[in-house]
Order: sequence, then C-alpha cells, then structure tokens
Amino acid sequence: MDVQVEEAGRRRVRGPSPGKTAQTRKLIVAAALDTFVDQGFHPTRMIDVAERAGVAKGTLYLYFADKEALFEGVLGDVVADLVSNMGESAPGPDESVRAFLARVVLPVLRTMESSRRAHFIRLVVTEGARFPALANSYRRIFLDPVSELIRKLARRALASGELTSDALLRFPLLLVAPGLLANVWNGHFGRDQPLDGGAMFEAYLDLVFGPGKT
Amino acid sequence: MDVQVEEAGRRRVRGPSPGKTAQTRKLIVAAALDTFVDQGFHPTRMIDVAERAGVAKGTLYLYFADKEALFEGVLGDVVADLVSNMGESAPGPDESVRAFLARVVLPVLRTMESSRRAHFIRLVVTEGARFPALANSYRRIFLDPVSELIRKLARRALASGELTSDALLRFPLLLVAPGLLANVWNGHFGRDQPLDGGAMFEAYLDLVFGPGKT
Amino acid sequence: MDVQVEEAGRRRVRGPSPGKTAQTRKLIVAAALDTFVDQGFHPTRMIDVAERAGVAKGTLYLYFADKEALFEGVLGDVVADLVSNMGESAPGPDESVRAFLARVVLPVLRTMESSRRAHFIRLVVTEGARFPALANSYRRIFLDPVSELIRKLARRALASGELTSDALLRFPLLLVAPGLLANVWNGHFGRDQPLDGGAMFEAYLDLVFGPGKT
Amino acid sequence: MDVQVEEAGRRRVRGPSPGKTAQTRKLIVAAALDTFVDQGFHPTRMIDVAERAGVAKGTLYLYFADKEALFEGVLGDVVADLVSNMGESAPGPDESVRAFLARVVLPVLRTMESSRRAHFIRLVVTEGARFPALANSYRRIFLDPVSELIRKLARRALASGELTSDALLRFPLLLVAPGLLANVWNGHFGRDQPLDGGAMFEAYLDLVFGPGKT
DNA sequence: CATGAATGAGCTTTCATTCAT
DNA sequence: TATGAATGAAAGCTCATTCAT
Repeated sequence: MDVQVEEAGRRRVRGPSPGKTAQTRKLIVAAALDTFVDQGFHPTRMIDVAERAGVAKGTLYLYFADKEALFEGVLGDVVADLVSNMGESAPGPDESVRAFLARVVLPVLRTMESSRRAHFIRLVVTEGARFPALANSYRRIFLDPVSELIRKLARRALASGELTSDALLRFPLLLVAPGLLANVWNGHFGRDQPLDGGAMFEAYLDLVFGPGKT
Repeated sequence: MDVQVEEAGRRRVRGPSPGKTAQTRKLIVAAALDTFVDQGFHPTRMIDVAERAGVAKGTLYLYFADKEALFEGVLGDVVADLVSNMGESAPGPDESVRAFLARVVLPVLRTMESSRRAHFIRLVVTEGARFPALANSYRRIFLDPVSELIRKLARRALASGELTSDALLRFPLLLVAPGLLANVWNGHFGRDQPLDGGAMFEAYLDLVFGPGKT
Repeated sequence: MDVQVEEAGRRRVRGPSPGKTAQTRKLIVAAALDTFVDQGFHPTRMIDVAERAGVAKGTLYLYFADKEALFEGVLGDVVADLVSNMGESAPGPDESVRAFLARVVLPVLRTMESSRRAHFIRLVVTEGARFPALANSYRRIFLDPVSELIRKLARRALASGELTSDALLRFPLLLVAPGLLANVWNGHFGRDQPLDGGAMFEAYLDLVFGPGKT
Repeated sequence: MDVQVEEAGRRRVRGPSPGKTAQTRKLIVAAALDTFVDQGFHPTRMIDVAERAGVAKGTLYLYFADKEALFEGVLGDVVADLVSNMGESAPGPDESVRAFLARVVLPVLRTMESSRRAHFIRLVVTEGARFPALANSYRRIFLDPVSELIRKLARRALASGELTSDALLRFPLLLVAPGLLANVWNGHFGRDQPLDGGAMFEAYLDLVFGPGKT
C-alpha cells in the first residue's frame, strides 16, 4: 500500500529508484483521474495530464502505452481502490436493515460529492459506452458484489417483515438508483443546485421501509 | 414527411426548390442524432454525420454554424419533441396513483430502449457536463415539469392514504431514478445483459406502494 | 455610356433584355471593384461581391468565368475608363511647364483620395505581383503614355530653361513618385494621418522647379 | 550561425538540445519571409513555409500561434534588423548634403533589389492595409526616424544654400518616393524591365540639387 | 437570365506519439 | 529514467463553383 517504502539497509547509489518510479506512477494516475473527470476522455490532452502531474509529456509513455492505456490503467487503479475499501459489513444482530443502511450508506452518500469516488462513477457513466472493458470491470468488481450484498439484506428484511416486496431481490440495483441520480444531477447542476444525496436516500428509505426515526 | 408541400399562392418562378431545405435539415438532424448517440460528441466527425445524412460536409454548415451548434440544434429539436409528446395526463377519478403510473409510465419504459428518446436521454447524461446549456434546457423543459407532475401525484397519494411518506414530495425525482439506472445500464451492458426497465419499474412500484396486482 | 439605352422602336416582348444585362454587368463590376479594393483579392468572397451588387452568387458566373476573370475584367474596365478620361492636354503657348502641371495635376491629386482612381491604383500596387497581366496592361495603357507625356514636358522645360537637368527625360516616372507615395501612405495611415497629396506635389514642384507662385 | 553555443556552467543533463530551438526558429523565419514575399500573405500556405524551412507543419505552431502571428513575428524580426542597421550617420564637415546622400543612399539603392530589405518593404506595401499593426510599427520604427533625419539634412542644405525650397522640410518623404516607386516597379515588372533604383535616385538628385558631378 | 442549395477540394490548426539527448 | 522539440495524421471549417429549378 505504501509505495514509498524502500528496503532499509540496502544502499542504492546508482540506477533507477524503484520507489521513485512508483511515486511517479502515482502522480500520473492521480493527475490523469482528475483531468479525465474534469474534462472527459477526448477533451483531455496528454499535456494536461503531464502538467498536472508535474512531469514531461514523454514520461507518461514510460508508464502507459498510449492515452487509452492511461485511461484504463487509471480506472483500473481506482476500481482496485474501491474494492479494497468496500468493507463486507453486515447488520448487527439486533439491527434492522433500514438502520443498517442508514448507518452504512448515509455517511458515504453525504460525503459523496467531495470524494473521488463520485467523480469516478461519473466517469464510468459518461465514458463507459466508449470503454466497454472499463464498464465491465466496474460491474464485475463493484456492481455485482454490491448487488449480492443487497440481495442478502433484502432476504433478511423479507424474513423479518421489514419489507413485504421481493422487488429488491429481483432488482437489487433499485437501492442504488437514487445514488446514481444524485450523482448525475450533481455532475450537471451541482454548481447551481446541488442535490443532497444523503437526504434523498433517507427519504428513499422512508418511502420503501415506511417513515423511520433515523 | 411531406415537407415539400408549398403554400399555394406563394409563387416562386426561379431558383432552387425551397422545400428541399426543410427536407435536408431533417436528414441532417436525424443523422446527427444517431451519430452523436452512437459515438458521443467528440468522437463524432462531421464527415460521419454528412455521410449518414447523404449530404456533403459543407452542407452541414449551411444549416448549423459549427459542430456545437449542430449538437445543440439537434438536441433542441428532440427536446421540443419530448415536450410536445408529454401529455398532461392525470389519474382518472377512481384510479389509484399506482394504477395510473402503471398505465402511463410502464408502456413508455417498455418501449424505451427501442425508442430514440432513450438514446437522447443517454446523450444528455453523458455529454451534459460538457454542454451546460443543453443540460439546463433539458432540466427546465423536461425535468422540472415532470417533477411538478410527480408532486401532484404524491399529494394525491398521500391524501388517499396510498402513500404514508412525503418522500416523493420532497424528492420527486426518486420516481425517475430507476428509469435512469435502467437507461444507463442498457447503454453500457445492454448488448449482453439488457435490463428490463419496465419490469424494474413495476418492482419499484411494489416496493413503494406495496405489492400490487398490476 | 448610358447602358440603359435601348434602341427605340424595336419592341422586345420576350427573351433577355440586353439593356438589363449591361446594367447587371455594371452593378457587378462596381461592386467587385469596391470589394476588391476594400479587402484585396483573396479575402474577397464571391458572395461579398454578389451581395454588394444585389445579385445572386450564380449570376456572377454568367458574366465572368471565375474569380480571376472577375478581377481582371473589373480592372480592365477601370483601365479603359482611365484612358478615356486622360485628355491629351498640353501647356498653352505662354504657359510654363510648372504652371501646366499645377493646373492639370494638382486638381487630380487633391481629389484623389476620394476618387475611385486612387483605390484602383492601390489595387494595382497590392495585387499586381499576383496578376502580371493586370500590371502589364496598366503599364501599357497608363504608365507608358504618361511617361511619354512627361518626356514631352521635360523637353519643353529643358528648351525653355525651366529645367536644367534631363532627369525627367531619363526617368519620367520621377514626376509620379510622390503621387504613388501619397497614395500608398493614405492606404495604410490615411485613417489617422492623411497625407495631402496635392500639397506634397506642390512642394515637389517647388523643389524641382524652384520656389513658385502657384 | 553558431546558435548552438551554450553558456558554460549552465549544465543540462537531460532532454533535447536547447540550442536547436533558436536554430529552428531562424529557419522558419527565413522561410516564412521568403514565402510571404513571393506569394503574399493569403496565398502562402503553412505547408509551403514548413517545407521551405525543412520542418513539419506542426513545428511552425511551436513557435507561432497561428499564421498571422507568424507573419507579424517574421516582420517584427526584419524591422528590428532594419533599425539596428540604420547607422545614424551625418555628412562630414565639408561634405555637401547632396554628396552625403550619394555616398550613403546610392549603395543601398543599388543593392536594393537583391537584398532582403527590398522584399520586405514590398511586403509592407502590399499587405500593410491588411495588417495595420505591422504598417504602424514600420512607420514608427523606420519611416518616422528617417523623416527626422531627412529634415535635419534639409535644414543643413537650406542653411548652406544647397537648397532654396523648404519642401523637404515639410514633406521629407519626398526624398524617399523614388525609392518606393523603383521598388514597386521592380516587384511588378522587374523580371522583364528592371528599373535601376540607384540611377533613378542619382537623376533625382540632379533634378533637386541641380546637375552634379557624382 | 437568375437563383441559391449543394458540393468537395483545400486550408488551418490540434495533439497523440516518437526519439535524440 | 526523464525530457520536450519535432512530427504528421486527422479533424473542423471555408468558399469558389456547379446546376436543377
């Protein structure tokens, strides 16, 4: 995780520094993500990325074969991040599904807009059609596991009587839809009329589980 | 279809056919919409549009000042279409809100994927960030009226006891979110794993209004 | 001169009106001259000329094969005009050469800037290199006769003792140089710092013939 | 010539040669000047300049933002040259103004046609109307100082009795007019009938100062 | 004769990519 | 490893010219 670590004791006087290159790669990846998110794939120029990363144009090509590879590489990294951050948590024994969702999902949505994750998702939405590989890996790595998790919750809610419909069992992504909407909305109108994804999700919980006392 | 009709009485003795231009404009707009939807704004080359429309490159510029104007013009046309097709319908006197939604929204969603409308919405979603004017006019002309309509329905449902939460009053677009999700999903994975927006919306109604007998 | 004249008595009911076409040609030539002078050959668009002439683009091609032909045709007309207006005048029996020049040339130079002639000369200067045929015909039709005239005057001035140098005999265009300079100057700086070609020529006469009492 | 020289001490370990760029710029400027002079601004294609300079099209844009910038940049360089070569010379104590002019101006005019300077002036004359900024800087940097110099000479000539008219004081550019005429003439007819600017100026001196013994 | 919609060659400009240093 | 000057394919756009009406 910490790419700057270097084996202590082994002195390195000459030659490439492996720590340095990992560092450079990180810089590039971060710069590229930001730029792609800001401008989209096509309008982003390699020089933009290079400058944001503080390296020369040519350096990008030492790490990525071409612009597409950069894009896909960058997104691969982020997806990997997503996964590593996706704690496989579950409701406590006495916790209702609704309470669990409020506890786990709300904080994420509340801080969504300021997080890199929201921007990334926006990128998947806007560029996914042009990068099927990206969209697919996003689905495999993120959407499918999330769907499975939701199914588990749905089963539990059905069993406990919290829900009476098996809708979430059949279409688990229904639970995700408001988040997507908020994300897309904020991407387009966020500057003027931000939409509070957290509040919206809370309302959504009310709608689905009946008014609650979050 | 019959764009060549000419008002009788207005005599034109010389010069090229005036009806031709309306015809050509239609060709261009249709071709441009398809191409933009297929490829997105930036990857679309003017020559692509021209060829799809069966006209020369230069002809495009007789109708639209530049590529952006083409894009906005095209979408303006589609938005106008959207609006004119948006019947201000309301539930019948004995009809539940849920039944009304099933009656009115389901057919739309079921035929969505094959309609031009879905592609257009996808385009707004993917390119809206790059075309704020477009996104805004879409919101003003389409999203805001739809929100208002949903609020009316929500009030009625609250009054009749169909709903107990005012969630839809505060976040009317919650009702739209599943449609967006289905649309985006189908844009990315539709080829391999199409998502049935209609079925999903039905499940959604179950979830929100309680199991129904649609 | 009056292109609208039509042979009286001969009734013309059908077919092209010769008067009309001569009229149209004049309109085009005038518009083209103005436009070429304003903008130069390359920056002038055919549509500019057509609009200034109040005809359609296609009409230009009924009178001139292409843009170059239009240019040359236009200038041909103006040159012809120049010649017809160039009275082969000579000093009166008791008139000094200097007085003659003051009498004949000064009025021309004084009204130069507001006349079409100045603009035309400017055009020959700026585009002549690109249109050798034009430059040559201008020389043959205008410069050479003027040179010959100046030589005659120079001989007379030498004979009468008004001049002691045969410079004008060998380089008659020396007499024309100040006019050219004023013309070019006014083309570039005339808006802000117009140069009075007449006054300059008067000074020139002083310089060459000695202070006079014009 | 030796543009690759590098100040010792400033070490550059990596990256492309920095001297190369000054060299390339020179190539481009030279090629552009020649091409613009040959063909004029509009007819000159960027590829012409690039090929004449032996570089790729894109390279031009590393040095100049666009075609206009190239034009102005190039002429800016030449103007700077002009100025630096404009020795502020004056007649020797016993030298007549006429002799001084013959000594200083004649050699310039004699070698004019073969020099880059003539071409440049031609360019100012032909394109100046379209590039007011260029024309103005040419006036400020070249014409105005020259005018001032001529006024000084005129005063001296008046004082010494060489001249009796103050014409040159009021219109100093009268002294320059024959040079302009010769330049323009040679631009248009030089191929077939070159005009010897030097001889013409000599004749001019005779005309103005009276026959001399240059 | 006159029109102006349509054409497409031709030009400017951009930018991903290469490679000598 | 890192650099950035140089490259040239590719794209947007213009405008002289044509021709059906």
